[in-house]
Amino acid sequence: MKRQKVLPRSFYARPAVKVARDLLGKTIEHAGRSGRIVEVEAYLGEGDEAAHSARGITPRTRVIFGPPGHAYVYFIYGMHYCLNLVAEREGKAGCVLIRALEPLRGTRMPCNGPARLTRALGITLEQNGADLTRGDIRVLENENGEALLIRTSPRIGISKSTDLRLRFFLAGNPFVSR
DNA sequence: GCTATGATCATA
DNA sequence: ATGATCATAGCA
Repeated sequence: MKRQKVLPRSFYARPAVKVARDLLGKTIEHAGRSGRIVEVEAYLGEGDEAAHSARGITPRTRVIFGPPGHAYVYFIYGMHYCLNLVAEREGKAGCVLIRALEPLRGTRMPCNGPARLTRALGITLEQNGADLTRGDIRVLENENGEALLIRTSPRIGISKSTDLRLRFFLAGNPFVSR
């Protein structure tokens, strides 16, 4: 089996929407567990009221404005962790929420939902700010160059900027959430 | 300091 | 439709 390459920082140093679409089909792994990305959402800087970064740099959003290729993990509803991958150049906000994985190795826990996949992969606030090119979370290139059929929709669970179609998922994939 | 809220999920 | 449960942010 051919060894998959870790995505370079240049992959992330692009507009969040492009990074989001291109992340579909990639493999993410942590703590010996891995899954294939089948559903993501892009969160932008300016003009995206639904994004945590909408009101500028705070202690929590600091990493979103930092260099690309790092993990932004946040804690929500008193019990859930969600994983984002930081995009855009340093100083500009933009990230991609990982919403669903197709489990590959190390877990049979459900990965269809942003909080479910962090639980399945063992990701917590401890991984916030982790470097995706060096640290214990790794994102790997596709093994083959298969064409992916990508579907688009509004994002889930937000109340602002609902007109933006920034959710991307693999058409017909059974591991997409909902 | 205090309070409101939430990029969710399980249960009913 | 509702409850769980607490970090974060905004305000006093």
